[in-house]
Amino acid sequence: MSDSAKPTLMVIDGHSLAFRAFYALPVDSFVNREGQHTNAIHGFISMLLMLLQREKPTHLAVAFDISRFSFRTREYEDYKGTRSETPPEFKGQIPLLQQALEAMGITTVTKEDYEADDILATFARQGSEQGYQVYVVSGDRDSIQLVNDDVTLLYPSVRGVSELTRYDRDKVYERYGIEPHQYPDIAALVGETSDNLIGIDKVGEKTAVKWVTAYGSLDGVLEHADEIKGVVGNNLREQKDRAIRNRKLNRLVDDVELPVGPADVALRPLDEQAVRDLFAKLQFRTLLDRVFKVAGTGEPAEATDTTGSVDNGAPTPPPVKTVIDEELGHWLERKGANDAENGFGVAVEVVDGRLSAIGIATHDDAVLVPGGSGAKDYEQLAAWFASDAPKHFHDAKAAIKALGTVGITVAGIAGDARLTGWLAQPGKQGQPLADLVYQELGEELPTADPNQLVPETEPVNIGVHAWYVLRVDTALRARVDESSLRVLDTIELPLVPVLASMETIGVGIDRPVLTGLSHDLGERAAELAQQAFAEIGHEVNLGSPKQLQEVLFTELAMPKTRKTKTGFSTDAASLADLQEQHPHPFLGLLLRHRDATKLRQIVDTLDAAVVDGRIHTSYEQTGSSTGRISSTDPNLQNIPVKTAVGRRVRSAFAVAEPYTTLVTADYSQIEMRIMAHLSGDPGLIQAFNEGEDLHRFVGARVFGVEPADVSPEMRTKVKAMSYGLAYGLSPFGLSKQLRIEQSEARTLMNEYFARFGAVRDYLRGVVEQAREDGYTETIFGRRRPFPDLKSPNRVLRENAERAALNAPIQGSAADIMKIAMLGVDADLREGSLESHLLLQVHDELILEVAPGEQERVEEILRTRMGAAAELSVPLDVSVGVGANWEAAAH
DNA sequence: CGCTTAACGTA
DNA sequence: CGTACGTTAAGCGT
Repeated sequence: MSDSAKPTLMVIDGHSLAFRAFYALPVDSFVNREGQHTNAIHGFISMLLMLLQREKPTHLAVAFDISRFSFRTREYEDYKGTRSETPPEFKGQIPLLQQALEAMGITTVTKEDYEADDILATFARQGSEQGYQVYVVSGDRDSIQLVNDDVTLLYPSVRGVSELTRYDRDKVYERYGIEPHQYPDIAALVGETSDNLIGIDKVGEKTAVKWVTAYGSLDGVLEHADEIKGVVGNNLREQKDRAIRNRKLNRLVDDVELPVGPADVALRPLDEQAVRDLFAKLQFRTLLDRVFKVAGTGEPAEATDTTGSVDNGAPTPPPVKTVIDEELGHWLERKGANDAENGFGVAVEVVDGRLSAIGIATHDDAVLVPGGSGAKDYEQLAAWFASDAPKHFHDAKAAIKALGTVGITVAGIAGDARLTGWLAQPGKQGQPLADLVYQELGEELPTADPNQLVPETEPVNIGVHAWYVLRVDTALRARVDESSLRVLDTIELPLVPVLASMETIGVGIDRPVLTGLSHDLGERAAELAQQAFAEIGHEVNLGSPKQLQEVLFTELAMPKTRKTKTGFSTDAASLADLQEQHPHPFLGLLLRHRDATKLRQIVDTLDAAVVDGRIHTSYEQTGSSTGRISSTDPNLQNIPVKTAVGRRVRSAFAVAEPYTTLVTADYSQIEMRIMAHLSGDPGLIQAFNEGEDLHRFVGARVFGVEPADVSPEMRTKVKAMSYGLAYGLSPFGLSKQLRIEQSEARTLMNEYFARFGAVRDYLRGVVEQAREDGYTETIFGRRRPFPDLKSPNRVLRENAERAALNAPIQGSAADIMKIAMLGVDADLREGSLESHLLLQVHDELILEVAPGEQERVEEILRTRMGAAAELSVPLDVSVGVGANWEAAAH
């Protein structure tokens, strides 16, 4: 390449890139001990190092805006007027970033009354004229106009700052179908929302490109405006002033008078002490090493290796050897003695549902075992997977299932980075490996993404991933607190194979039941729709809240309901309210139609998910912040149960040959029992120990009557309150739910707390403790952080308070159920029973029972579920048996 | 086609 | 102004 002799000038839009970094990285993970947020700084520097590495600039400058105001805001006062307030966490990061750049010997440039983009434009022109190869790095689309044969734009992709799209002339043409200098003409016609520049109505990118291509430029388009037909032509003639204004504003100024030019910004040696001091203050450990390695000498770093992986100061992945079974045996033997303590990283590659390769790594070595296209010899591999050799995964459940397809069973699950990451930060659910690598190691996980800066990368070797998995899980385990680690090792990791097996087995489905139900519901819905249309005299899409609002509030002039973002609510509660205030047959029909269509939708979704007569849901072990498991594809944890028709859906979940029955086992009132235990309230404990109907017992106390005299109304009220308590229910909420006066709700709550004072004390204490500690903890030590308890924002704070109140209760219940599942599964296996777990619905287990095993299974369930935790109240388990889920209910 | 919103199913 | 989830259709912008 002839360009290789040219010096390379890189100019970066500091503000826009820092802002991208801010949104790409978790705010809460980057806070130094002074409480200063640092995620934007970290992300920016990380990206900068990557750019230094990959593009090897000889000259580098970073431009910043001085303020929101520039000559453009004087020209048009609403310029960028749609920009919302800078997030408070972002504030203060820019000055620190500038200090960091200064310490690193990198020139920062600002200019009063101009934007950073104008500085970039000026540098680009000067650089181009003075014989530099120029890279412009900016998140502002207007920079596209700067591209020419000497100037390339690197534009952050939507996926984050680590991936940059390289716009040269060809790429601009490929993307927009125009020359770079024509871009502002397009933008002027279309408008730019982020700058609050409104374009011509009904003109999008396609139309604008067509016009500009036809007439050469915006001026050309305007000259020929009369020739353009249709509504858009009219719009153009009427609104051409907008386009003219936009064009004036989006023209970048390329002759700003600056104190420095390209020649003045050659890379300089960094100020080692200043970097150390500042990075210490920012608490950037891993970045420090990378900075010294990449920028330390002031020289561009060495050439990268041919695999496309990047040496950015981080450890380089070991070369990966491809081995077949026998060689693998030797390799494992060699590693076994040395690395049993540190463990192995394992990654599996699945293509089109088939196992295509397995990567295994130690901290300094890695191998790849090709997946079999035919029958392969997996002897050594299978023996190793079945052994106790400690293995670390990222998503072990997926690996176990994939390996299971070729007959390999997995033991020695010593870690799962996805789970470790979740226990460390339960609010971040199921983080991808790349995110964890970036977050914990400050490195980029090499991927084969075609949008990568280096285009023609080889597919990334799965052995490399295994190496990252081991490193990242090791780092995570070292960082996470002991309490969470114990939950991980004693509950979560052992649960992985149990869930894998439940998913693989799936639950049997009686399809004719579903088909019949779908048919009935379809007919019912159609009838109801017709009747509803007759009431209002025309057809309407009953599934469209927007169209319903038109009917209800305009045509039928009903009183307005609760506000939503887009208008007024038409949900079931609102419709019920309307029915009272303003009765109309349409309302009832609409509600019944909703019920029918909703149910049909559920039935059809289930039907579509049936494979060979069974549904295999996926359990998301990291799917909640409290410790619960969630279910997806399809969600089997929200199958209807409350209505009679709904329960017919449950009857489709049926036992299949050769099994004889389904058995369900559920905890009764587990959350209330946990509350009794945690609060130590004598009244509540007594209620459970006497084995009486809880709500009757509580109702008697609250209303001051004999248990026998508690009326159904009283019981309903007390029941609603008991359940609501654990959610942070307010008198307002209670009054709304029970449709009673707020004053009555208040009295009810006061009476309740007067009788069960320890409950109130406990709930208050939980929040207080969480505010002090920064987190809540379940009975088994599962933690959940609550930074918002200290937020000055009332809404945020009160939301956090309610969630904190609930977390130990819901979380402890989740722990107990998981422990019970482990016990049940272990007993079934140990007793060599054929019966197996199928489903878990938070406080309920559903199993499929093999012939002759009924009694033993029931015994195991009662024992293991009842003994999952030692509380100050008994854990009551009820068991039901039947041919299907509905029949097995109790 | 992808994203957001309203609505609604479960514990 | 009750916690924790997942899925759907509509509506909108691309």
